[in-house]
Amino acid sequence: MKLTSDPITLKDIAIALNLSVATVSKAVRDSHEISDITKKRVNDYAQKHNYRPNLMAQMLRHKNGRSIGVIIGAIPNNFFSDVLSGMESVTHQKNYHIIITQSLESVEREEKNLEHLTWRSVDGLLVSLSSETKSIDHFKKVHASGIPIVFYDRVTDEIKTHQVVSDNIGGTYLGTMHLISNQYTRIAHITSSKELSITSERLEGYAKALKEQGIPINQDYIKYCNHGGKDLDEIETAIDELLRMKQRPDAIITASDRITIGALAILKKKKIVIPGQLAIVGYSNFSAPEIFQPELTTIRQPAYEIGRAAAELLIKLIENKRLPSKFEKRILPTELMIRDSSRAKRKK
Amino acid sequence: MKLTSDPITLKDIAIALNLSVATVSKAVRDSHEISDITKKRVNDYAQKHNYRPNLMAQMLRHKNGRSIGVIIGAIPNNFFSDVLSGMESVTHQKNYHIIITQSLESVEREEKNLEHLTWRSVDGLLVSLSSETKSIDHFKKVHASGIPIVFYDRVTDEIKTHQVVSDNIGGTYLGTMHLISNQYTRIAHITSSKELSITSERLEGYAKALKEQGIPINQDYIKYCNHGGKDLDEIETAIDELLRMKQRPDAIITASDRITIGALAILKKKKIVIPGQLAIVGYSNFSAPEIFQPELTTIRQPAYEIGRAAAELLIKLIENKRLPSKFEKRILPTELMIRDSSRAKRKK
DNA sequence: TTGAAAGCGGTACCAT
DNA sequence: ATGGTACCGCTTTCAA
Repeated sequence: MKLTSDPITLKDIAIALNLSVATVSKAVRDSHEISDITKKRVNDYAQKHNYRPNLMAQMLRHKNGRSIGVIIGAIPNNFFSDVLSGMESVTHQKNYHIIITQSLESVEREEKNLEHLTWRSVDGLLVSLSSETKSIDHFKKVHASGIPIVFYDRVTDEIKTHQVVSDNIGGTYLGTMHLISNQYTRIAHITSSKELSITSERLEGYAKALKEQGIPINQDYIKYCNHGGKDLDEIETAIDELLRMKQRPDAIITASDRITIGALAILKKKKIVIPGQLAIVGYSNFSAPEIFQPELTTIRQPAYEIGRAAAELLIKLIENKRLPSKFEKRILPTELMIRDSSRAKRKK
Repeated sequence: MKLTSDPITLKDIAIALNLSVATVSKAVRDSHEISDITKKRVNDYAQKHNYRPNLMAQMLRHKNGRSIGVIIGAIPNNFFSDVLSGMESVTHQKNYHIIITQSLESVEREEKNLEHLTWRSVDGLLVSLSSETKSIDHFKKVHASGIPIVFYDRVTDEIKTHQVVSDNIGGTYLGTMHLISNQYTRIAHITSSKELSITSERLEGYAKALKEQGIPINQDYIKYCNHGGKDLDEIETAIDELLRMKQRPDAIITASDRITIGALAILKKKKIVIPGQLAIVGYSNFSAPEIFQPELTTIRQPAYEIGRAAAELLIKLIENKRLPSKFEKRILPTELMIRDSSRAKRKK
């Protein structure tokens, strides 16, 4: 009897039962070429001694580590943490695990993370591009080397693969239409960096609504945060510029959790009355936006479901050796939740 | 020249350079027993062909996978996501990676996660107990088998190892004292499940302040959420009971992000005026509590630093074969941020 | 200074 | 139905 509780191996079982390692290996995996009686002996013994196949040995053989690399902006961000939670729920169930890395909106970290993840020989990658990312050559290289990737949230068309996004066009369209129907006409948009897919999509929804309602688009009403609002200054500058305009906007649509919360804090500091002086509609995944001051009208993305869908598609890609004939772009619906911060301007 | 970009191995290098695998292995690791000239040849070749040692093979040999298992309550929780972010920052830098599992406050999941993580043969564990956890035998077993553990946030003394916590006693003490000095005397406390270390510590700070000020402790003012406020009902029940008392409390201290936010939402729904009818001081790690309605007085935990400290201690434990002579209980300071929700009762 | 060989824990092919 | 053996990629004696 051993004192240390070192994990037991196939060899241990083989010796104990006077069998060969090969036989034991097959028995534990319930191979048809092993007699029931032997299987039972082996499995009973394995059970009793708590045998667990050594993952690393298995990985070394098959090159499948059942692990998935994730690149996200930042963990402490309502949207991303919900996405992660969704991913975790499917990987957990399918016996994969996720290795999480944060880009913190920097290309440099994104590249380092990518390198780290490939070194870990992940079986696949779930990627949301950082706001700084312009060229995606580093991803192209990895993808070309045979590692499947699914892009979510901030995606790119330059690599042919699955994508999972929320209906950014629709979300912003609805938000803009809602503001217009509440008599707001000078609607500004504070958004992330120009390069991101989400930025142009959200812009598209915004432009579409304005155009439909015959409101001209004022480029000065559109403000980009090139670092996604990583620091408040970026947002504050945008707001200052908007407030200084002669034709000051009467409403703002903010394009991410961070920007939304940052903008609210800044406007509060500046004692701007919402929605009296300025209405707000913001993308946000905060769990209880009704406790904000004022109650916030939000565009909510199905973050958890995005995480789930992305993970499911990736695992499918990993487990089917044959490439799918067609790649999906899955668009999940956004939801406009109307609250006080965009209340109708004039009582009828 | 190969077409596929399969990773290159030691053997490939050995063949190309007409050396033995053993020599190449030593050369890439800069062993003293290899001549400089050979080292240069090998490393140049390795460099050029982008050689990366196969992690799984290394793991199989050493039993050190440079991976750390984390058990947390839930990723989408401000406190935990900040903790994770801190952990990630140190593991990233030390070339470890974290495997994250969520207990979702269930013992059952906690046990499954633990099993999963040991199967992944993590080198160590960072654990915060679930609110349901009463017995910690499953952790004892794993710890006894030689896997180092560092507990953070919700800790236990039943296993002798490092602990990292915030100053829960001090935080609640300060919060309570603050309320008392603002003329509140009937102070309630809505907290997590009885078994948790954080619960008893927070209670201790609360009791200490009351006692110091000569205010008797009313057990009916203390409400436990056995599932940590996982669903709002739990919190709503607690609040209902408090509001129904003849001697209704005039202030509440809420003991976690979830409970705090839940309580605010419920009180808002019930149209209870804060702090007029009820003052609130809440544990919270939300980034901008000043945009809550009303501005919330918070007790803020150094979540990021807790994550960092826990990860650092664990890695030390992993890398030093010898057990430390003494285990640390590191207590990080909490911070009381006074805002409107606990404004002084009577103007002087 | 270099290399042959054993082994980490499994898997899979081919005999028996 | 069972077992011998080679091998996955790397490390580590031990000889040469």
